[in-house]
Amino acid sequence: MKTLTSKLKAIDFRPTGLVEKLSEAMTEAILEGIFKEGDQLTELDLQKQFSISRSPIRESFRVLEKRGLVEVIPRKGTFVKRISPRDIEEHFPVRSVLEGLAAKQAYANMSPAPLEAMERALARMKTAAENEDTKNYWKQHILFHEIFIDACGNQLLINLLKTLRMQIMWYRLSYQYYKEDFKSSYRTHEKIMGLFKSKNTDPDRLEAIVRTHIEEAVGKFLGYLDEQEKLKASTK
Amino acid sequence: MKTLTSKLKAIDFRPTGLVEKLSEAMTEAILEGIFKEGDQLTELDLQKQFSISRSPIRESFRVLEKRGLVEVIPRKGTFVKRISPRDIEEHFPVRSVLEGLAAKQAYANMSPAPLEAMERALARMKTAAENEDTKNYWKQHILFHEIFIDACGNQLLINLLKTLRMQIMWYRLSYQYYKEDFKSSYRTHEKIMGLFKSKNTDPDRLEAIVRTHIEEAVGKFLGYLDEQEKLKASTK
DNA sequence: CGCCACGTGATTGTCGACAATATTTAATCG
DNA sequence: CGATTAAATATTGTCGACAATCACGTGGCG
Repeated sequence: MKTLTSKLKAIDFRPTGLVEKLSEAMTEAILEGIFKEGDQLTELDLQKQFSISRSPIRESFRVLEKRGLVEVIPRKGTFVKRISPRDIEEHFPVRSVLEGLAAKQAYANMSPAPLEAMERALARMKTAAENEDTKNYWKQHILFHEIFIDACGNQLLINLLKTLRMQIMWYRLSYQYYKEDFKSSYRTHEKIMGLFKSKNTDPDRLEAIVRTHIEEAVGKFLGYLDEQEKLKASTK
Repeated sequence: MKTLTSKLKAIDFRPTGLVEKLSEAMTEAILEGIFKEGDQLTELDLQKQFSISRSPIRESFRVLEKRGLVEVIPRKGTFVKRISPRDIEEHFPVRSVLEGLAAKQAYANMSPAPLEAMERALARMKTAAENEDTKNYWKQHILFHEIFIDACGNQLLINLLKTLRMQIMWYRLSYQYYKEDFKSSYRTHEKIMGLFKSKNTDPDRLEAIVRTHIEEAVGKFLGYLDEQEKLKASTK
C-alpha cells in the first residue's frame, strides 16, 4: 500500500467533516490505483498518514463500502475490493438495463441543454476517433453517457448508475488505453444521438439500442482482462 | 421514538460484533415501524437503551445508510428515511427492469428446485386469494418473486434487488392490509409460472411480462399512499 | 517430517472523555 | 410585541486508551 503524501498535503484536516474529506481522498486513491485491489487498509497506517484518530477512519470505511470500493470484513479488516471476471459478467447486464431505462426516461423529459451537451461530446468523440486518441475518446464516451443519465431525472437511477459506473471505472485505470473499435462505437453513438434528437422516436427502441450497446461491451472488457492477465503472467 | 426494550432483552450484547447485532436490531425496528419515518436516531438514546458506547452505534448508522433505511446528515444527525410519492415513482421503474432481468437470467439457468418452490408459493397464493387473506397473499407474493430472483445467480442483481425490495417493504408495514386485486394479480403470476415451466419460452417475453407487472404496481401503491394520507388528515 | 498447541505481535473492537457544532431557550433592544 | 442576540442545552465529532481477536511463527510431539 503506497502512501498518500501528495493528497494529504492538499487537504485541510481541521477536525470537522473528517469522514467526508477522508472518504473523498480514499475514493480517489482507489480510483487512481494508489490503493491496489486486495490491499488491506489498516487503521493504524491511515492514522499515521493523516494524523487523525481511528473513529473517522472506521466510518470512512463504511462509506467506501457503500460505494462498493472496499469490503469490510468484521474482525478481519477492510480490503480494496477485487474485481473478478465474474463480477464483470454480473455488472454489464445490470448496468445495461439501467442505462437503457435512463435513456428512455431521459428522452421522455429531454430539454435542449443536455441535448446540445451530448452533441458536443459526440463531436469530440469523432475528433478523438479520427486521431486515434484512445484516452480522450474514452473520456468523451463516458461523458456522453453521463449526460443523458443525469437528464433522466430519476435520482435513484442516477445514484445507482453513478455507483456502478464508478466501480468499473476504477478498474479501467489501465483500461483507458485499451483499443476500442472506434468506428463501430462511434456509429452506435451517432445513431443514439439521432434517436434522442428526433421528435418521433420510439422510446422502447432507444432503450433497446442503449441496452444492447452496453451488453456487447462485456465481451470486449473480458477479452481485455484476459490479455492483461497473460501479460502479467509472461513478464513474471 | 419508541424504545426497544423487547428487542434489547433478546439480544446478547457482549462486546463483539456489536455493529452487526445492532444493525440487525435497528433494521427490524425500522421495518416493523418501531422507529418511524423522520425520527432522529440520537446516539445518546441508543446508548442508554443498549448500554453500549457510541462508536458501534455510529458505525451501525452507516450500515443502515447503505441499506437505504436512514439518512446520515453530517453534523445534524441520523434520520429514518422518509418515503415520498416521488421516491415511489422512481423506485418502481428501476425495480421493474431489474426484476425483469432477474427473471430472464433465472429462466436461463433454471433448475427443478426453485421451480417447485415457486409452484408451491403460487399454490398458497391461490388459496390465500380464495380466502381473501390479504396478509398471507402478500407474503406468498413476495416469496414467489424472491425465489426466482435468488435463482438468477447474479449476485450483484440479487443484492440490489434485496436492498430495493427491503426499502419498499418497510413502508409496506401498514401496506400488508391494502386490498390487492387478487384475481388479476394471481392470473399474472400464473402466466409467469407457465413461462418459467415451459421449455421453449422466449426469455425476452418473460422479462417483459415481469417488468410490466411491476411497473403497473406503482399506480396501486401511489393510490394506497394517497388514501393513507387522507385518512391521517381526517383523523386529526 | 508434518501437525497441533501456544505465545507474541499486529489489528480490529469498544469505551469514556472532551471538543465542536447545532438547537433551543432566554434576554435584550427597538 | 417582534426581532435579534446571547446564553444554555442537546447532539454530533474526534480523540486516546484499553480489550478482544486474529495472524503468524515457534516449539513440542507423534
